[in-house]
Amino acid sequence: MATGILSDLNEAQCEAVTTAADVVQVLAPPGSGKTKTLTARVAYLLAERRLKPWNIIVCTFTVKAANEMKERITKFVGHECAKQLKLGTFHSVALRYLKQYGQHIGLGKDFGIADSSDSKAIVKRIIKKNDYSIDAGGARGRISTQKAKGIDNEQFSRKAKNVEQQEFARIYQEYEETLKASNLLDYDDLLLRCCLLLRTEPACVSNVEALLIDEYQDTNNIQYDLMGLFAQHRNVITIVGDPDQSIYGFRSAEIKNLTRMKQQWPDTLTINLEENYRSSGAILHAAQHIIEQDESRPPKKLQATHTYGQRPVLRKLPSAAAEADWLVAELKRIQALSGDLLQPNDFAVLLRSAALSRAIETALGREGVPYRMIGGLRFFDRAEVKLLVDYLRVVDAPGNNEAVERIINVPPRRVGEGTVKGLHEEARLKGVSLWSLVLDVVQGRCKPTTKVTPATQTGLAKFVDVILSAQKKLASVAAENHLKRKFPDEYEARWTNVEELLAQTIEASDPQRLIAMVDDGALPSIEGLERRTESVSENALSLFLANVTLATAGAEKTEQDGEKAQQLTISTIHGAKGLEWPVVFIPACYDGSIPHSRADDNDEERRLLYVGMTRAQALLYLSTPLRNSQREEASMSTFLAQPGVASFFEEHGPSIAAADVRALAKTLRRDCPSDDAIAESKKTLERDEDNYWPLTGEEPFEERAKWDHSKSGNAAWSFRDTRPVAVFSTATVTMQQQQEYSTASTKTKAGSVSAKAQYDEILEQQKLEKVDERAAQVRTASEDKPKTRKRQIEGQGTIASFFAKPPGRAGNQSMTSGGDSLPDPKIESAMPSAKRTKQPLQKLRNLNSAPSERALVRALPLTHKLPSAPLFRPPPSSTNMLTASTGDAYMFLSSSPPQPKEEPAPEPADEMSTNDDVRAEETAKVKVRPAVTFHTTSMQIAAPQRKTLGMRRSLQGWNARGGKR
DNA sequence: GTCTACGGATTTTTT
DNA sequence: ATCCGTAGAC
Repeated sequence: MATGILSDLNEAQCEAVTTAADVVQVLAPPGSGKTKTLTARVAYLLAERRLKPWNIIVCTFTVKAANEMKERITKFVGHECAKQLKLGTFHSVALRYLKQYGQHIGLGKDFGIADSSDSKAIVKRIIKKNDYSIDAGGARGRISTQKAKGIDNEQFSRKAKNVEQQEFARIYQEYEETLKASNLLDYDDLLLRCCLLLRTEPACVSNVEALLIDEYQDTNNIQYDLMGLFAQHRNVITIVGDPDQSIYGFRSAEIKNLTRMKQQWPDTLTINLEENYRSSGAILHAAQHIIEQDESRPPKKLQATHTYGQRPVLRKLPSAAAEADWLVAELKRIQALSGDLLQPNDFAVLLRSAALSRAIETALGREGVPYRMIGGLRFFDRAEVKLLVDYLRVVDAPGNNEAVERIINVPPRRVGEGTVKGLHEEARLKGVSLWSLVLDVVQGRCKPTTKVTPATQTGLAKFVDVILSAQKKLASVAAENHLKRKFPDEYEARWTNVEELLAQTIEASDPQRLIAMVDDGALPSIEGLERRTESVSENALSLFLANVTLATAGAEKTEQDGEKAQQLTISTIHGAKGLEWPVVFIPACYDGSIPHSRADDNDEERRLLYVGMTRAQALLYLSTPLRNSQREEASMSTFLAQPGVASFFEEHGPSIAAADVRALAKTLRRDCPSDDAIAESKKTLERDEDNYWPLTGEEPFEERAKWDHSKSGNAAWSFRDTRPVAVFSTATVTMQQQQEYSTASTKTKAGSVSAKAQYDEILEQQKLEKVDERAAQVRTASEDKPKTRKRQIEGQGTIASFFAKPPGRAGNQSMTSGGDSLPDPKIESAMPSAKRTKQPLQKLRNLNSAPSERALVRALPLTHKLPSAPLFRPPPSSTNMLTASTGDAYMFLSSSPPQPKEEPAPEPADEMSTNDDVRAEETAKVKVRPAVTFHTTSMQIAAPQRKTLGMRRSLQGWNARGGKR
């Protein structure tokens, strides 16, 4: 029943799914249903072509994408079938082959994987030891680049010309030697060795009937080779990609691989998807305009399917802190004006670099907006988890020098840097591992040339002791004690993570579970080809660790009852690829940030901005502070400062009327809240227009007045930066951490039953129905491209109609909130600057959708020290907490509580000051539960649930929100 | 003197 | 989370 698979697809998508062509390129711009098409094709190949799942390889680029792909395919064909697919990132698929067939290229089965911190540590040590002058990070990057090009250290050193290159060649060589000595493969090696394996032993992939690749534009040369090798027997390949979204050039991605593929397989069928199902016309127009600044880019069609909607916003703010304040204010304003149609889950803040999140996090923390950070820190990078994993690694394979080095002094054992470096060097010279040298020293078999003080000696002995006993017990008691001491405040939270990991480890050592795991990853046996048979119990830990290293899925916070907690997402733009949100903010759009000052390809930076912009469904905000975080002058990103760009944007956030909410609801395919509900939530707002900050990017009047009086420019700045930022930084960091520790817990119940039924149905129908897919017309859409370089995007109609739309927008500012380039002094003086200067602390609170009774109760026993604890009011007794009747109502404590207002748009002066007073009073009364506590609570709640981590999580975590349709 | 521990500022993007 | 500078312990 092709209908089940095809029912939801447009013509081009259908063709891509059903085509009989062997090699297919699907070029799919943002929001055109790329993933949907690819998953449907997989389902189609299974159902219609009767391919066996275990003979299909699906490669994605990120873990996240792999998870999502798997989830979606599962919906089509059921869990049983989906799990047999060879689906994963290039790296994880390569790993499977190496684990299984590595012996054919002389690879032992007990190799470990060097993650980026391992690699970095190795390079750094080499540089330090030899006193080289090359920057460690740069050298590591270069090694990776060379490897991605397939140039090994010998080839490189042969053609190394100048001194600098020779120096690098030696680093490269020594790096390789170190990896070998520790029996480690780095990320690039996984791919390289897999290529080698498949070349020397093509039989490994003789079963492969089809290969599908997502985000193809991100493949590098090695991955390209791997593609050919995976598919070498049948040459059935489907790739999906978009050159405009190529943002991994820094990792040696080659857009050229698209044309290269066409050359290698001349019969390649190219299908262009052209309809965008995600964004409003206005957003598409703007994004398209930006991407078309790249003259070298071939023009492309992109058709909007939604209404024109609200034009995106391009805003200037005086500073990063002001930008963050404005952003949060807009978030709250939009949420309220939409009658809570939009919830925190619907908002995302996308950043060029993770470091830019500081100011945003501070503001969110202050205003009590819950958030999660993705792309920045990953679960297995968190200190406590990493520590444990390193212990386990050492227990598992003490030859891993990097891991030994990291934990040897982790509960401080008076074994410092100097000693470790000395011992390591000594071990290297002797040709033994660091661990065995230490072992010899401790057990008196060898006297080190490195100076070891008595204290250090005992420290080493303790360490050896721990590992030896742990090797027997496979548990890490020392780590627990250390955590207790080092993080007394967050001990509980951290330990819960550790427990989770341990539980997972134990689970992993459970034979049944393990068999399932090995089974999952196992490749089908091929006649006449030897593959490693795993002694299950033997490999429990190492298998687990290999999976851990590659599994970097982010955790999604989950509420007690299984519903997703409402939280805003902060992500890097890179981390946001493939995702979408109703409302997207992209702050810090200034030169130096985007395009980044260290980037060497501005076109890629532009594409990055394009990717960010096209994540938005309904509302898009770009903004820039006029001063960056170092308070240097910053100017608008060149991409946005080009002539003509401004006409695609508003200068301030949209006024949202009831009609707009309805349009919004339609775009998002949601039910529209009633007018009453909208009116009600609107009352919570202090101001319903984006008119506090001047459009010019200057400080609001009130703030400027302050500077004028406080003379020196410096004092003026410190004024702004000391209060909320300094006061809150500790608190918000804690909050952030707490959030990061929250663990995703519930495993997807994704009705494997019904999905299975669905699969069966597909098979059933397929017998009944005789579909002749040959009839599907083969149409190369690429042929009909227009030759003009004009804008192709046609939102609702043409460019002309677009320009006709809101009259006079381009030139003159005559919008709702009128000429507020300079704020009306009357308004501003009534405007509470007090809002931020007075009682800032009361504002730190967690508004995470009104905590349930249970949540609060559970929060109580916890004893986390709050950095600013004394300043908080005692916990609530009878709460005035705006305990919004509507369970998930969002609270705006910084604005006035609902109160009767006659006018929808209140005349400022009087009413404002009244509100102000009331609010201040209210604020003082409101009993506040600090953010920290609740987040911890959610963590505690999460813990007892089913433990799901590592492998398991890696396969199905990240139920990427935004049910991209 | 040497080495370790701790506090304070700063950070491109990722397998 | 990483890098650097300083204070304190051997």
